[in-house]
Amino acid sequence: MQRAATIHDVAAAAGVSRQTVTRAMNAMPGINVDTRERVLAAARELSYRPSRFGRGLVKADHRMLGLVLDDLTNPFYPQLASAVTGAAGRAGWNVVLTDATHAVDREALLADLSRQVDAVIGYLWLDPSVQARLFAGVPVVEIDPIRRQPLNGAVTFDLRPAMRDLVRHLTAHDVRRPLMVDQARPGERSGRAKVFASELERVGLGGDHVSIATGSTAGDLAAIGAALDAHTDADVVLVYNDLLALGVLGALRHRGRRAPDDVRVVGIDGLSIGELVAPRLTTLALDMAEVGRSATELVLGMRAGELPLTGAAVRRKVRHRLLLRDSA
Amino acid sequence: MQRAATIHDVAAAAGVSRQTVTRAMNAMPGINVDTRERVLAAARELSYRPSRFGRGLVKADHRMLGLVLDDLTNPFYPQLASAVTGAAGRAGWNVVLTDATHAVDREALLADLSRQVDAVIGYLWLDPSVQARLFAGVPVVEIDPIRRQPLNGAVTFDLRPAMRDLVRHLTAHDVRRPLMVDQARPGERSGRAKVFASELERVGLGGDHVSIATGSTAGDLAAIGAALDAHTDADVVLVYNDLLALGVLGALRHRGRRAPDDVRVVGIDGLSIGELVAPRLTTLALDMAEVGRSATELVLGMRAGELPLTGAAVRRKVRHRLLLRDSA
DNA sequence: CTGAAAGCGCTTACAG
DNA sequence: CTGAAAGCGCTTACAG
Repeated sequence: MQRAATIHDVAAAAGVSRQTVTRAMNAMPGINVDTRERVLAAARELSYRPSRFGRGLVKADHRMLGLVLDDLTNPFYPQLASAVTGAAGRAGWNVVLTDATHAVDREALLADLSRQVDAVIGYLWLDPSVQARLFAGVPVVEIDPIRRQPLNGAVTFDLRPAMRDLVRHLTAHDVRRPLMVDQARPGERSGRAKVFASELERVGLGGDHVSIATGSTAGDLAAIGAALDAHTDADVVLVYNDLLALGVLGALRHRGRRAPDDVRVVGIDGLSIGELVAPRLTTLALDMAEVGRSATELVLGMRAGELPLTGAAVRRKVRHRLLLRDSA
Repeated sequence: MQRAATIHDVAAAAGVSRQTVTRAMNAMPGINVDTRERVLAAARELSYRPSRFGRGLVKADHRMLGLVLDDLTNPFYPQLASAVTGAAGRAGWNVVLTDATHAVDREALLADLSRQVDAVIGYLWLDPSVQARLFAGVPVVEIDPIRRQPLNGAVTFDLRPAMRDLVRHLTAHDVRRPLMVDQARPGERSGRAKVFASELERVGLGGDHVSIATGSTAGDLAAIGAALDAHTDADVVLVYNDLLALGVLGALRHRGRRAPDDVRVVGIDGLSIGELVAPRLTTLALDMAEVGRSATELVLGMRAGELPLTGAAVRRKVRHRLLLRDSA
């Protein structure tokens, strides 16, 4: 690759000083029209683009946001990405997208990211000590963090009110045998499953629980089928997320059972795709635009020095809400 | 926001020269262990992070890739994003994601992007003259470009072989009345619709055509319903993309008609979500991993000077293929 | 309207 | 093992 033209080359080609090149390139006032044209022509001729490094060194406002997501093939994350890039873009920020799912060395990947950006939003899933080391001095807003006391900023989700509404809705329709199709490590339960269980218990209901070890779509589908076959008495299935819930709807249909008549099906997330299928998916929905907006506001406020980098002032809570469509 | 610590601050705090700070921060050899520890401690204390601008000015290998997509809420684009970030990440590149859908000033957005990155992949949809101006000297690979002679690099899609396979499959099953549910400007037909029509014609079949003006999901669904009601005699529906095809499946089900028995349904794209629904969606599928890999290889080769920035050497073609699942 | 000087924060040779 | 000098490509005052 041949050396890229610098301001010096353009200045020489146009027979002016570098300062004048700056004036022309940045459309600054106080420059002769002819001179400007001559400079711009030279720049065009040389395919000159000002180095972002030279400029960045001397300009103060850097606006590169790192967004760390987990799996772009689950539409949940793109919806978040869309919300964040939208909110960030309106503030003049660019977004570096990092899908950390398949990273061989997640820590190295995020360390590299932390050097490239001025603020970070996303799913970090790091040990606190590692996080502190990698992102020292960097505004960070975690989405749905694992730990109760997040190290930095955080947008947390509050599933309980919507879950309570759901259980109320279900009991009003005489549901007796709930099944949770979960996604968790063997022997464990997700936070979502726990909230469901506790809300069921509150109204005197029990319920079954199976966990899908997500690896491949085919594997998930097989596991979903097995779970449904093992629990044919379930009258409602709450699924860990909307994507798997679509799989449950498909598996039921494949078995000649219909939602909501034979069994009710409820997802979690609120993906817009749930609107497209039939029956339309009832779900505990998150307003992703709100999540993206909140996270962006927080992290930009932290970056601007208007908010601290840590503590209660940089936490926001977003509630799921029960979105009754057709499947339950 | 308080001024961030620089190499100078760390040097002063540790009582060494800036050069020694560089050695410690970059784990370079030839530095006393105690000195290094002292420097790193000072850096930690000051939350020092080396400026990417200072470093970028003096280091040669810049690896920031701009990815321009159109609408992250259609899973097609995230699948592409996932493929590109994966391929780029393996080469040590970071990806700046730009969702240009809702940009007030698309040209300004892309002009800004072109200053932030070292190479560009994506859906530009610019006039050639504008593209030439904005991306002069920047390696660019367009995905599925509109014009036949793309200005720079390009990964084009070839739908025809898969379409021919589809029509063969359909005629083998005695299909007589095809309907294309298209997405195009009023009075026009998409390239996809044209290929379908010409392949139908080749076997002596005609077909109906309706266009969905996509604006909102609700509007699309209403339009799809109206289209199906107006063409109840159709025995196969080819849909512009998988996302809308899911809507067609839902609308059919809503009307008590079943795929593939009552009417066959075929999408285009090959989204993995088509695997989850029932019936699983038959589609003309694109190998997105291949698309992402090809585009990334091209653009990095261009950047490295191994490939020209324009011409036939920087074009790749990716073929759709008929993916027979359950809906047709 | 134009240019010479200084400096942004780093790293790369080069001395010691 | 450590530091003084030079320079990367820009922009910001400041002179003229």
